Amino acid sequence: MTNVTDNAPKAKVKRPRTESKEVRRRQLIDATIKSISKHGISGTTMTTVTGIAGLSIGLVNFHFKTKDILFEETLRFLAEEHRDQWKKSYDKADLTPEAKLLAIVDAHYHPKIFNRKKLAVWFAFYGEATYRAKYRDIMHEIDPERWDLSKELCRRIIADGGYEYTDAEVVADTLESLYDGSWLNILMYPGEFSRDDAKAQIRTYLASTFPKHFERPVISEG
Amino acid sequence: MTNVTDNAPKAKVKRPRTESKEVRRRQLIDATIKSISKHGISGTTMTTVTGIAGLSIGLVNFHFKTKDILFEETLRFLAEEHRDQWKKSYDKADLTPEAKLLAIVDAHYHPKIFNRKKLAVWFAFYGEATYRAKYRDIMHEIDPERWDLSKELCRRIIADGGYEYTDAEVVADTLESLYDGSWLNILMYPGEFSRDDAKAQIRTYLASTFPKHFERPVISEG
Amino acid sequence: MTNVTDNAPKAKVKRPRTESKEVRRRQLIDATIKSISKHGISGTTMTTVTGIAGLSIGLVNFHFKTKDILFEETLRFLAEEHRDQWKKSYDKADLTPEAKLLAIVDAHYHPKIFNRKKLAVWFAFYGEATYRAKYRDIMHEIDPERWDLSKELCRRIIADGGYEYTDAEVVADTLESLYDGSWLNILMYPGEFSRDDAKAQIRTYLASTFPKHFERPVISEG
Amino acid sequence: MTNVTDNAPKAKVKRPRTESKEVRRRQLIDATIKSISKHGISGTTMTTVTGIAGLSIGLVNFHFKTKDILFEETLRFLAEEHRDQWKKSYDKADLTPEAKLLAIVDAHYHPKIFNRKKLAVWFAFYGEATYRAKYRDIMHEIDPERWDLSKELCRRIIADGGYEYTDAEVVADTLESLYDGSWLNILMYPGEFSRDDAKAQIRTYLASTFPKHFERPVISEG
DNA sequence: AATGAATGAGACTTCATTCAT
DNA sequence: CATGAATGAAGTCTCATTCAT
Repeated sequence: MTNVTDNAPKAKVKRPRTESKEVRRRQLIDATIKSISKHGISGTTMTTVTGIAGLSIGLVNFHFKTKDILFEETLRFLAEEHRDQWKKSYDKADLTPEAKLLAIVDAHYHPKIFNRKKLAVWFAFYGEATYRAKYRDIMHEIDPERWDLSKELCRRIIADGGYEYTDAEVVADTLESLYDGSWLNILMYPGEFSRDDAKAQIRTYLASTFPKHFERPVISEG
Repeated sequence: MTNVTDNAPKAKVKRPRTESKEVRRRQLIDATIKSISKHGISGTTMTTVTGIAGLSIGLVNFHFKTKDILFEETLRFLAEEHRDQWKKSYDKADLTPEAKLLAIVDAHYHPKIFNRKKLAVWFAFYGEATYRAKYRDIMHEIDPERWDLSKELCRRIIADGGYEYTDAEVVADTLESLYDGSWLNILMYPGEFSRDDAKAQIRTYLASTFPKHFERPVISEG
Repeated sequence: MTNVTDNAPKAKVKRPRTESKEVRRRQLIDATIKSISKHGISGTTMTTVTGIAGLSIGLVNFHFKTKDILFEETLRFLAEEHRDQWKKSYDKADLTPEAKLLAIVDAHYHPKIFNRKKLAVWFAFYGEATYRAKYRDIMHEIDPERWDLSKELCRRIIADGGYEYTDAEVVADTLESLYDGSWLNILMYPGEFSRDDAKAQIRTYLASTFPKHFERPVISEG
Repeated sequence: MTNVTDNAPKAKVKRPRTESKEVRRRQLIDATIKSISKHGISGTTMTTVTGIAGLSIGLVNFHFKTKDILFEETLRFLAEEHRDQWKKSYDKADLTPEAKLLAIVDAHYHPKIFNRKKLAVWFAFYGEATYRAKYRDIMHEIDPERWDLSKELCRRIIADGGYEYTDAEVVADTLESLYDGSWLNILMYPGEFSRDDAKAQIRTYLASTFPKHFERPVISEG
């Protein structure tokens, strides 16, 4: 009789267990994001992470072999989330290059990507010399195309609008700088600089660069 | 005659000692910058710093009470260096607002300020949640005026050029974003993005925003 | 039958763990007592304590958050042990006030309480300015009644014996002084002053103060 | 001329310098007493001592070779001060043994000896295992006779009064215990137990032990 | 005599990782 | 799968002592 009872759960449990593997990993990555955003990388320990996740310390070693791997997987998660976001926006956008470009731009400011908690994590990794190489590797692996795609879209817009003195590469690079710079400003001066300010900033830049394709936004009085 | 000066022993003995105190502090701050740029904040220990400085561990606690204070003083040093740089450029510049603005812009890319070693330190502090508040405090204390000054210069350029649809605050904010974003790109992609690329980026932006005041730079083939 | 009991695994597994936690704490407190009695408070380090306990250094911080807390818990342990001792003696004693008082007196000289190792710890805490306040707090918390009880017993003995010129408070205070003073003498002059000398001292004092209630002890030739 | 000026002070200074040697030593010992009474032995560092004395760290190494020697000399100073005190009182007292004994007793409670600052230092040394041996050595060297003298005086009082059941050694030992015990109570419970309480305690003890020689003190209502 | 910057051993504490249960 | 006690390396900081001035 005991055998019957013992076997029943095992059979049942098997699926949930494998499923829970992903759930647990995700739970720990979420906790890592929360911890890094709150305590920084230096202040994030296995204890802060497992404390937030409500799990035991031993478990993190089971799902991620080491702390370094946990951090790496966290970075990878964010990178994948970002890529999924811009790809989805890109696919849904109209077929014009300007619509496609704007889809990529706006994906950077989607609330799922662009919130203080996650920005804090991105910049934590940027700031740590040891993680910068890892960051580049992961980006290269997960999202090698976004930058090239932006450049290509700019090229087509330039051709279409006859902006003869405008260099597609410079515009694409400037957009990248603006993403990161505005992210940083949001992170550093939360009350003073908002998501909408950032979006207006980019649109204003696009309007003055490609006046035939983008409209100058109306600046609300701060 | 030199003997006469040498015979004032008090002045001689006293100077070297106080001087050496400042020399030591500076030596330790330099070592801290080197260490953070190489190992990150997490990887920077009293041992890495004193190792680089060629001094004993105990000395840090003698000149700076704690590691936190050493870090704070390092940040303060960089902030002061930056402020001194743009102020000097600003004073030397022509009187036109566009010359003054360009002086401020270019100070951000001066080799003394804008090199991988120091950028690494700036972003290390940006990245650590615990230091962000400290960063704001120090900036507020040391360099409270630069941003406002930029805004004011933009305002005068706008008035002068009749750029009626252009908002001075947006331009000033965009410049800030571009500084930080281009800094980050230099830091992350050293071979691919150079100081000159960054300066061209900013100049291109200014030229398309204030076409009557700034010239579009000639982009060299990368 | 034992098997039946053994088959309740939860009870078995759970107990040992929590139990082991208490066992470890006690083990570390014992080692602290040994270390303080041998090396003093200044000479007691996490290394001496864990060395004596045969445990790793990190474990102290696991069971007691800091060294200060370890010391505080050690003091608390001694205070509780002393209280338990005199309460047990007091309860077992005859109902007469003189028997009760003698029970309290003798509890001070019980081998479990009154041995060089533990005396050394008491005096270590007395001697450190930083611990004196902590000592008072702990005593107030754990053993607030002994002194008052002694005073009350003296009062009843005085009333019973008609010792009209004798002040209960002075006697109780004198007893306290004699406990501590004799403790100190034992500690300082181990070969010359023994537990029996101390007990004889107190009994002689009681006999000359309350001659109708206490007998003068026979002094053996030292 | 410079020679004259230079030589004048030297000749003059010579005496003051040797004198100042003792002054400096005393200054440092006083500072040590203050520091130990305030911070305990663990909390007393060369810095706290020289800070209180208003002297430089290097100086303590000049006058006392090491910290241990400074502490030893501090203990020796207190022991000598105590001896000088009771000897002076003893010499000035009447010739009767009871007057002589009371002189020794009261010397223990002289304000110069018996104040919280100095008590704290005595007990600091009692408490530290490492200093107990040193304490015994110093006492043996400086003050070997007080205890024997007390015993002899008790013997003469006993003979004189015919206190046939009273043992001189027990009384002398009890007095020692009472000194130390009352000292400790003053140290631990400053507001509740005073110098006068301690003196009354001892006199009450002497009155009940030697009723023909000592008068019972009048206890004031606390 | 006197100063105080410099040294470095050693203290406390933290924390990633392991492993018995 | 999961727990959490245990380990010990490594970090920060303190402080007695030295020594050039």
